[in-house]
Amino acid sequence: MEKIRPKYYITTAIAYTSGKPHIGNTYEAVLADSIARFKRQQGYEVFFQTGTDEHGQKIELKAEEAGITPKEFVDNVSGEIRRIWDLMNTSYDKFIRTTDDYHEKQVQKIFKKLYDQGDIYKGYYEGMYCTPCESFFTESQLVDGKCPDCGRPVTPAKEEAYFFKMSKYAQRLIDHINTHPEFIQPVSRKNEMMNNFLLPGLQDLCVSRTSFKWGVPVDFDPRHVVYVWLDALTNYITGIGYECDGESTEQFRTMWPADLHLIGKDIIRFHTIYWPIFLMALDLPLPKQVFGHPWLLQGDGKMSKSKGNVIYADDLVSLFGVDAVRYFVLHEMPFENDGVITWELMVERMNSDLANTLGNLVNRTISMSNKYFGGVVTNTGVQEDVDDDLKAVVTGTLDKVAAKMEDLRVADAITEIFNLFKRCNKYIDETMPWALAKDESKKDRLATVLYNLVEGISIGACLLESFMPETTERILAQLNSSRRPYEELKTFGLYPSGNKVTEKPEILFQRLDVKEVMEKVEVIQAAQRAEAEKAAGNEAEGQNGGNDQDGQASDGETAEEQVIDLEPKAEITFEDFEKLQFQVGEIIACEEVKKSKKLLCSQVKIGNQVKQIVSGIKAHYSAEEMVGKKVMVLVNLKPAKLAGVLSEGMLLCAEDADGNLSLVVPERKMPSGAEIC
RNA sequence: CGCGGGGUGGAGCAGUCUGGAAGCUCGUCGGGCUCAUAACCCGAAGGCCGCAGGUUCAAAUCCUGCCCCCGCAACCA
Repeated sequence: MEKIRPKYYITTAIAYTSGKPHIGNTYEAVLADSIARFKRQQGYEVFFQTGTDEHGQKIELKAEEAGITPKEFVDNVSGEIRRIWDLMNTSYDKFIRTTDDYHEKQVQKIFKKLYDQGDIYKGYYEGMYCTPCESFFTESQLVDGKCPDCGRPVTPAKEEAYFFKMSKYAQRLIDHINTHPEFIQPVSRKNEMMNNFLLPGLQDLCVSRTSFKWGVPVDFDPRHVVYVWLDALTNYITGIGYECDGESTEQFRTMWPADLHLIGKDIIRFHTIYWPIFLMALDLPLPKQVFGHPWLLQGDGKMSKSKGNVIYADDLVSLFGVDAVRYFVLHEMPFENDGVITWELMVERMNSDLANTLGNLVNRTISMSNKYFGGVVTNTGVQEDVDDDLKAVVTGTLDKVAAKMEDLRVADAITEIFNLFKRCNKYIDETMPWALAKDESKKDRLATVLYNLVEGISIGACLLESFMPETTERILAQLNSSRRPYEELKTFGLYPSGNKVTEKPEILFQRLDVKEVMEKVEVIQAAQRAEAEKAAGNEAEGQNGGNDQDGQASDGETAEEQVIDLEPKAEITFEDFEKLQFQVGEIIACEEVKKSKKLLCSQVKIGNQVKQIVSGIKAHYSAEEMVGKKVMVLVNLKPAKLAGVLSEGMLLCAEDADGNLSLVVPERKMPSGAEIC
């Protein structure tokens, strides 16, 4: 007599394997996990898919830099991502990789099918081509008929490519979005998509590339590889057994369409426009909902490995434990706006919510049970009016949580559960068990009070399961309680009377001292910096490591004058040195480079010639104060363009640990053009 | 004018779509309590809701202009 359980298919975006995911990427997996777990708890047959997106030019390049094959590269990174997902205790049912053979095969078939039915056609990518920049531009992008980047002449050029007829399905998609207001979440994103892309008219999408190899080859035209998005998006159907030209699996037939695609807000366009249109072309139903979640950003300035301030899940877990990290990312994320994470905020949440409110509640309850009744919890039924509100809060929480989850407001759902725990703490103050304990005649009342607490905590613990599964286990174990079916979480009094709680309550969350934590963070960051420097040393022969500067000096602890030690570079010969031509240059004019935040463009007189040199020093020198300075110039550096402006040399600067710059100038008066040797 | 997000008591945020007494968590201060992880409970202080105009009986909320911050892109020769 098994009732048929409704199905629920949820996916995350598959993570791009260009590098180790930071906490912001990890957040998405945890968020999806909490929703998947909650749906399971509600009785749904859940399928939760995540995975990695492994093709593309960027990966090809990264692999080349690392001196390994693209496959070796992605095997490595994909494994790392999976390890972190596992570390975070995400309960995915399937981890797909776009390099999986069944996936690649289906992508090829899908491409062929769409081509055969005329949705994909061969055409030309046409435009004005700037050879040095290797870029196409449209007529409207050109500046005075020349390359907007370097100002050199461009030539008309054509490149063969496949295109998808987006326009054919655009109206259907517009209708679908209008008749399904829940399709794009949060709703504010819906207008963005409509106004920016759909209503102005959809361009046909170029769905193949010939400029690199690392992708799924178009089987009937192997010079082309399938555009990464067509490849990546289809994972949602290939992962559950879609078969393009035959019988799809049973699983596909029951699970598709997906109930929820959980993605970052940056890729909403791909999921709410291109993906639905691909599906229409394949004659498949559209996913029910796409939720573009906000980002989790770091509070202390821009993330940068060379600064050592990138926050990774495994570092967080080693300091706080898995559930504390899950709690933080789930609870601190606003619904629409970006959230912030810093080590300090993490400690604060850990202490106030987890240690104080929850951990301490469990601890004091168990302690009292042991102290007054040897750990035996009995419902003697001596009720008082104060109990009613406690029970109402406890039994009412499930529906509140469910309502929040229905709207994907996970943070608010967690807040509801913690309100339950707060109510329990208040109940202790209202009933004052320690006072009851002094009066032998109140013993039965005392027993009931403790019973109510244990029961309330049990229910609260069960509600936490989707968000902090380990914590649920630990609390229930200490209370000698067990998981309950979903519906029973609305019923007060199911904790078995006469049960015995643990004798020694274990600390669930240890309060942490911010200073101590920050000391450990220092160590983590130092290791990260060292690694970044090592990596930088490997890839670029002459570059030094810590060159990431931006004005934000986060730690103000630089009272002492610091010295700076650099990783020593390889020894060079005098001949090597002689290759460098340094001269004194006089800056005769200087202006800011428009379109850039950091660049100044100087005309530098060196002897009788004038060179144009662009430097990233706007934050430290104004254009006016540059004029007239005599500076040290590396003259024979190969010219390059920066933000589209040609630069024919380099002004030499000294840089301190905070990225402050100082131009190097001759100590005595020297004529323009004087050699520095 | 490259794209996008944001400026609300000390910190982090909600409220802005659908104008109508400025709210939550943390911190601070005062009090209570002592079962507990210096935890818990109660109370208080603290905000011209970035600036300037406009619409309105009424603006954090709608309109216009400006300033500042952040992310992406570009790029730091």
